Amino acid sequence: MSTIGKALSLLDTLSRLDKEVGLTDIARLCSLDKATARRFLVELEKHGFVEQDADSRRYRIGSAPVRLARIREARYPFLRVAVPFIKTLAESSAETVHLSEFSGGRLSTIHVEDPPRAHRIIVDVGSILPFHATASGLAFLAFCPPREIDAALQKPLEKFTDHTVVDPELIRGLLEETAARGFSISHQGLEAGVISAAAPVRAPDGRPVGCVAVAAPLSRTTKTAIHEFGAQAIAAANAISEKYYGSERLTGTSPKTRRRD
Amino acid sequence: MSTIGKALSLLDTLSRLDKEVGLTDIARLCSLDKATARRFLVELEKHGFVEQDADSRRYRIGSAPVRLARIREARYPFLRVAVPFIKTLAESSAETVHLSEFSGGRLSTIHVEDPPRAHRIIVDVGSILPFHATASGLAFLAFCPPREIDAALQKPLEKFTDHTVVDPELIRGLLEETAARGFSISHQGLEAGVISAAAPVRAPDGRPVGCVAVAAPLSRTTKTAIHEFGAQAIAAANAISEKYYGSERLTGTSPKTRRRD
DNA sequence: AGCTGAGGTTCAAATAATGAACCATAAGCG
DNA sequence: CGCTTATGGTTCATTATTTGAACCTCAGCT
Repeated sequence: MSTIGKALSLLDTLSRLDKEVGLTDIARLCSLDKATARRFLVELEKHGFVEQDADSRRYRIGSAPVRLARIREARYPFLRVAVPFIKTLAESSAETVHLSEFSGGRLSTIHVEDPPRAHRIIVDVGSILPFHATASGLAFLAFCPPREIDAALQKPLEKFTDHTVVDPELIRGLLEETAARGFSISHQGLEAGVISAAAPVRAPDGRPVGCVAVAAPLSRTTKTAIHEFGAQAIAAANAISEKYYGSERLTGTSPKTRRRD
Repeated sequence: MSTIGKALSLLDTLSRLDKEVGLTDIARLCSLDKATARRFLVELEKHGFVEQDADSRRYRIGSAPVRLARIREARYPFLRVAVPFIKTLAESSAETVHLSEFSGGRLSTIHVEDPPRAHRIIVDVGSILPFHATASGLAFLAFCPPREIDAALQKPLEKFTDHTVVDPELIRGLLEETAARGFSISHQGLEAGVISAAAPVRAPDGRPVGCVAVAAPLSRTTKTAIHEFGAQAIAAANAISEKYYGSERLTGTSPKTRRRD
């Protein structure tokens, strides 16, 4: 792997910890030599991507990404475009609606709207959504090129609940269903007692960039209701995509869909 | 320079352009070979730091920084902490108040509060504040270690208006004044007709991390008023620092102020 | 004192980055 | 149409950077 890749992986690892860590720890977590980790950290620090606490000497994410994110968001205000649709859906469905974005090989939650009622599903912003065990993950994968599906299913698949599907062939079945009807359903895949439906937000080239998902308590959710949520998620996802990518057509399969292969 | 540094500089360069650019352009702007620039871009793209438009093949900032920024902000919500103080100051001073943050070697505007009156100074979020020509820049530099002041003053100093001070020795004088009274004044340094006062927000180790600045039309601002703004900026900056860094002491010069030297 | 584990540094050896030259494609033009 | 000149993208021998075992230093602990 390139040096740049390793340094960015270190940054990624650092970002996934919930506390600041010391040099030795971060080196171990990244399987890097201490000296190497240190050089990376120094270099990343020079550019503001990490910060070292002056007292504890531990490292944390720096402020450079904040600046970059502001610029990116100023030009591509994905959240600002998407949030109103998520809000509307949370109101009309009266369930928790969350939006995820694919970044750095993972699908992570970038916004959550809680419905105006007490008994609801809690989803945290920033949480990572496993591809095989969440509605969002399935919805995302189902619209990916086959090669990426294969790659995702070759990795070890964690069994989060008794209901988590971990057999790659069964998952392929779910993905086909999802592709056919346009939305996915996760029946207690990540947490017991929770059912979700999700639809992908797709870029003009057809590639998914994230997902809209409705999560509801299993106890009060009928089969009809979850299908209705799925249909609403598709509508919201398409609306976001259309608004975000402007007048560019969502042309199913455009001549320039793929870059190389 | 290390490979990582070069790649991050490329990212920085890309972030400073107001439009997407092609491979040849970005290579030229970074003084890199085309092949090298391409490898960097591919590597950065793998990790979501840049994106390539599928049609135009041009590159732009990706979504990874957005994710990192969310994490950083979730743990260190600098803006959320600072904004209320900026708002209060904008109301009490009845002038535009802006907050800047040091990142990647530059001071950039991260928040602006407009006062509730028609005739006011406009400052854009995201704008870069030159060290020698703005109140924020001077306030920041004045509390930096001497080595960084030297470094900043060795670079070419652009003359933005007839009043911009570009003589390094005169600037050193301004910095001493600033350090002595705790806030800086910029008299039409960046734009004609504008006077500003700024104070640094400092980390517990004493290093400035950003600045609070009040910007007013020169025409209605007396010497007394600008000094009053300066004093209020100091108060706001210190309040932000105290709230952001928690109970840690702002100990003037702690034993561990510097990392090496 | 002596031990342990932290952060941080060194320098010969190993490896990855480099860039001139290359190809492919598209647009402009006589 | 063929030529020119852009663009994005790729190759591979050369070269410079990265690497990591061993090292140092400091703080806390026995």
